[in-house]
Amino acid sequence: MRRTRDDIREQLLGAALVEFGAKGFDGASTRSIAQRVNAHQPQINYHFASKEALWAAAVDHLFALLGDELADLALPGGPEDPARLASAFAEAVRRFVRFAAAHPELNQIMVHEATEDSDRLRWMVDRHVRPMYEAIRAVWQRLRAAGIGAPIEPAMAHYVIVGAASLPFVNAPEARLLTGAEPTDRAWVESYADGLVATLLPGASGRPVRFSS
Amino acid sequence: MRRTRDDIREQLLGAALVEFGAKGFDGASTRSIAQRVNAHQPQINYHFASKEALWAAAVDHLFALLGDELADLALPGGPEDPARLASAFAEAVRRFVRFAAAHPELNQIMVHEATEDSDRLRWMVDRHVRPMYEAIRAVWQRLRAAGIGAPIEPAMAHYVIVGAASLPFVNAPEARLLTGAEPTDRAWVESYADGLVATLLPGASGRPVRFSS
DNA sequence: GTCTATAATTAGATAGAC
DNA sequence: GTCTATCTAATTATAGAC
Repeated sequence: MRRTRDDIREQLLGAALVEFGAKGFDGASTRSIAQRVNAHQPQINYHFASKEALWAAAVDHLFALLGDELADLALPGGPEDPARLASAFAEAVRRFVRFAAAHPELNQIMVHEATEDSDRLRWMVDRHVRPMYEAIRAVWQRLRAAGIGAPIEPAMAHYVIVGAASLPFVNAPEARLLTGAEPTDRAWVESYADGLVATLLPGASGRPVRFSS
Repeated sequence: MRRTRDDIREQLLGAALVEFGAKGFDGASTRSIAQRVNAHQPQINYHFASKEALWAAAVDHLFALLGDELADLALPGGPEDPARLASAFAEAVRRFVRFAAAHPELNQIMVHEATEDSDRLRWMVDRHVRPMYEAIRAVWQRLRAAGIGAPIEPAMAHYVIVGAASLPFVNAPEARLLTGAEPTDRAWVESYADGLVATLLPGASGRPVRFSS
């Protein structure tokens, strides 16, 4: 039952995601990562050059998964019709929420790294985060102009959206204690996504919003 | 120029906030914390029982500061009149955003700890987070009933509010790289708070919101 | 009270047997 | 390719001099 080269690489990567997400780069130990898949610690340095290279591979893997999830929406150059742009954006937010619930490690790693400036942070921002930020900014600009988006500056919308969309999953262990519910349950995730979309896009049709004063 | 007992305790505490916020509990070292205020590492074990006790003292200190900031609002048992409740809530959100910008360490520590279940997390949730969660839920319930709050479930509002309100400050090093702006600048903070409040309370008067479709 | 010295653990990385 | 053994460095905590 010997594992192939690709098998063990993949297993180590999966274990690394979980450990880095839960404990951060410093808190995670290569020993724990290896033990998680019944491997020995030196195998990490064999299959990956270093702890840092393993971390980078894990981040690349997660962002590739997210990219796959959002690929067919092609938002930045998307539909001119504001209503159609809004529904495409709503769909993107829903998928982002679902992804954050299914793969909390991505946002966990982001939030762990970004509390302090470092080479790792700069690498991650330049390679992965900036494209997402610019895409959100561009789309939000058009949604605002169309009177559909909530009154948030385009340069700030990224943080409202990402912060709100990811926190209950980034901090799922806390959310379980606090709410008594399981935030990764399908119904919980969909309800959360519905609320977020309706809040971000009060001017969108489809989901009527009534305001009494 | 010998420091008094209280002086050095306070300085160690301040240094601990910054280190724990930036690196998390595991990533922070008691040596770095001590060096930051020109003290020696064993002084931490003298003035505090352990690294964990220092961490707990830092968390208590931060939540006390936040409590001071929000004390006079007395939201849960606040005004019956929905419009006045809304403006009190809006003020609470603004203060929370300002606090997150001025003391990012609180939300940094929360988000670092809550990625994994632990005794530290349970202690922090029971002692500090749950009262905040329950207060938000109770107020949000009334704001929803009055048609003022955005369509988010009361049990979920906490995560939308806290996630959105804190992320640009928790991840300020990233936000600097990404936006080119300084997210702790007064104008940036106020603009962010304005956007968040208007988004959360679309039914509130005072700040007219127009919807074109 | 403070500091030096050090104990006891644990980390990531490497060398070499097989 | 894999694993044992080990190296170097860094961690928290403690003991004891002053």
